[in-house]
Amino acid sequence: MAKAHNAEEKIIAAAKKIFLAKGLAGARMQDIADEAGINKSLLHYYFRSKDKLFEHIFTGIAGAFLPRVINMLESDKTIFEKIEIFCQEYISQVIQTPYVPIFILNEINRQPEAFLKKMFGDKKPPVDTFLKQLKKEIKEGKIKSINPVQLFLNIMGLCIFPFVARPVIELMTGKDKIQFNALMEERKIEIPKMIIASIKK
Amino acid sequence: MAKAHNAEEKIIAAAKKIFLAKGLAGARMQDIADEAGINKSLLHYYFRSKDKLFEHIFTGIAGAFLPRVINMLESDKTIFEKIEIFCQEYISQVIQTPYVPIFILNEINRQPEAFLKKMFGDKKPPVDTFLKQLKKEIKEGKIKSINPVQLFLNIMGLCIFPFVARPVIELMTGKDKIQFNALMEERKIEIPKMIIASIKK
DNA sequence: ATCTTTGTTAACCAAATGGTTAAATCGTTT
DNA sequence: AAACGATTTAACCATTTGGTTAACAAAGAT
Repeated sequence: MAKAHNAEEKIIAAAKKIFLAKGLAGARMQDIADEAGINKSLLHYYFRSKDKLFEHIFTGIAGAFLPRVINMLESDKTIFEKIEIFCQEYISQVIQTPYVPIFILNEINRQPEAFLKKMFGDKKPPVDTFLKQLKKEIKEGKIKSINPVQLFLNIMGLCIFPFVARPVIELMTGKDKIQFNALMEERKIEIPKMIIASIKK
Repeated sequence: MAKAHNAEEKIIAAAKKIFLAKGLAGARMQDIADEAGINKSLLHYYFRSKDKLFEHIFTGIAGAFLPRVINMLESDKTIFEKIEIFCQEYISQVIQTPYVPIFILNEINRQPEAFLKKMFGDKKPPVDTFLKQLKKEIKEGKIKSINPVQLFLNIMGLCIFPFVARPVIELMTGKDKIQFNALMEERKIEIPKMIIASIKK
């Protein structure tokens, strides 16, 4: 968020803003150049094409999310702790970058395979530790038998959805940005509670 | 889904398909004409511009969802029944039109005010009955005190999210369309269970 | 049969758009 | 200060794109 000074940084900041707001197809190279306050040719000087520029921006945005999540999943915390920390970390992050989720979801829908390759290379996402942990606790009777995919969908859905629906939520409830964020702060606590209650035995 | 015969129907079916797949900015009038097997000029003959055509398609898609939801909310069922029925109806619907949610969410993010106007005209969405019902049951001590907005976000998030993330879910879990739908069938039961458990006293 | 309205198409157009080129400017090295 | 590489810009280009026009065909109406 620091102000950009050299051209490349200015371009990246501008492209991020425009791509997040309008998506790949909706963004115009001229918009990005204007936003950056530089000549359109300079875009092509630093990044050869619109696709390359988008690629760069996307990688930056998507890459910022992953490491924290993965570290968390692979840590030696309990399942319950992991769920709590995940929701808190994730929502904290997204409050500061509320346009990111819909941006990512669009890319997921546009090019699912390419998306996965960009995110994880060729290896599977590193959820093995978490899955084993789940199975173990189920066997030990600590938590209910649950399909991990369903659990994953529940956590992600509860965390992400409000942000992709945010504009109407704000309009429908008459709540402004600050109040919306307060709602999300509540959710940092309530979502883990709800999830854990649903799997605890 | 019935095969279109006259030109207008063919156009609408084609436009629906292309807009759902590529969004407003990503769709090309030529794509739609090709998909419909007609000349591009005919698009402009029946619908004057791309925006008008999109508007028409969007209204059709969004409008198909609302009435069922509203009828349900305003019915004389109990809160618990309403939640159960809503999730079942909604997921059943979306299984058959899996691209609709991301399509709608994009429009929400593109033009929030216009979206609301299209959906509800100038009046507020008719959730009064449901809200009163909620307050009453809270007062009577039947359910926990809960912010209705949070409840709404929980229900919608759990129902909708899997569909907007569907492509990666299918890839990551190696599940095909059929298996994905089976997962969603499970959710018709599990989501209401979870929601109700979270508010029941 | 012919006139008229409606539906359909090919050809065309202007603006927008991603991208290129060549000249100019700036900073650094010699 | 001359030379050189890196950066920046204005002008340009080719293609794409939404949209128009005018001719043409189909189908009723008289």
